[in-house]
Amino acid sequence: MNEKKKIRGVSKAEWLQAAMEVLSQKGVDSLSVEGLARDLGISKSGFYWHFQNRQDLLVQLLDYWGHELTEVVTSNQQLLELEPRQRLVTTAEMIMKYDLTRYDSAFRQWAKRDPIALRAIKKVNQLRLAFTKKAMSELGYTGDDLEMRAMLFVCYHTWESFMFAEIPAKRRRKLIDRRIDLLLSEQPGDQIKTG
Amino acid sequence: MNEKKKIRGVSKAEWLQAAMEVLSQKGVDSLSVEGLARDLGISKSGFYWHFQNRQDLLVQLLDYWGHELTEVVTSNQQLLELEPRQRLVTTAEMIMKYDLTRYDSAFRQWAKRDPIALRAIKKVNQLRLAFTKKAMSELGYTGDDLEMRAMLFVCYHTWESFMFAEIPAKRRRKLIDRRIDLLLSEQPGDQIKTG
DNA sequence: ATGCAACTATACGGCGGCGTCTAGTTAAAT
DNA sequence: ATTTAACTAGACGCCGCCGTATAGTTGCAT
Repeated sequence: MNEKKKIRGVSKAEWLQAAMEVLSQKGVDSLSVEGLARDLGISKSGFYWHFQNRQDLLVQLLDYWGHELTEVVTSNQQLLELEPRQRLVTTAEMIMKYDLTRYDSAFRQWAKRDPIALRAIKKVNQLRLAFTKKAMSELGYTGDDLEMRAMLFVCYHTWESFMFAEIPAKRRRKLIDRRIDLLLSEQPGDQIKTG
Repeated sequence: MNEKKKIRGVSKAEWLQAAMEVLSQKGVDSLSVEGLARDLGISKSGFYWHFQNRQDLLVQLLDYWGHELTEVVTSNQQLLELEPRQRLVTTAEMIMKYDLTRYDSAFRQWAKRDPIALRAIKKVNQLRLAFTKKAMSELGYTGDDLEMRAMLFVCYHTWESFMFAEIPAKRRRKLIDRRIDLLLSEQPGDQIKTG
């Protein structure tokens, strides 16, 4: 409540916070140390007290992203206890509600040029795919069919808000159930769905 | 007026070509006039003979993208004559074969900060969605169901190669048919599919 | 042969970001 | 009361990029 506590300086967390904001709104290349300092209304000298350099900041944000915005879902115990179908619906709702993919575009762009970012991206992809495949395999999907459905789910939900930003969240939320129904529908031919 | 007389030096087309290469590999912010000149092995002075400035170049690339890589599909007469299902399969194959989405990531990133790019993106989205919805509506899909399926198709195919670059094209190609089957399957509940 | 279109190199001024350095300030811990 | 941790301002030199300016070069058309 009372923020007189902050008599002294800008903390590391505040630099990270400001950086995340820029990252989600403008992308990596718009993220400059001096720009951040301007946003915070101070000089940049403090930055180098907290971080070795710009890259160091980015790596820390990357860690935060992989951990707080991905594992928080894929390792969420409550979520894992839900029925597979409801689990995927709830995941889709959470992604939307908490805007969990807001850094994806920036980090994936960065990964085009930086192997560190690339490794993190691959890990996140892997976590999301594994999470999705687990739910779907519990419903009986296997092999290529499982793979295809999981890729469709993960890819779509990673990019939806970036891709269709002009479509109101309300409208998009309305389509979630229908989409999961489709993604969990049986194939005409050979698929066996237990349940 | 006549621009086909490329006897000597680096033509406008070569600048555009080099720029497209950088754009698809590294993104907008890595695209510099001096960098391009270095790649071409000449000084940058010729650039300003062909283009007013860097922005001018980007806008021309944007035009090229919307026209050559999107309308070439969405307005392709041969494609439109195919059966709706085959049309979508062929579209997916073309996107993969010609890597038609290789600039998407760069331009969409750029659109975060530039209204000119944003307008172009919206138009491209619109073209792709309309194309997809047309095919799907010919199969009898309507309303929210149509919308949801088209969004899924367009979003997935826009980002697949960027998202799953580590998965070999061969493997991804194998899943196309299966995916279209799913996207064109009936819903358990209320959907009527003609044909 | 001469002019022009289509380029080319080189040089310059300005900007903005990076990372370093010096020299403070202040709250809390001892 | 002194020290220390956690900052802060401001200046510096170094880059890389932008766009402009100046002064060529060369092949084709007349």
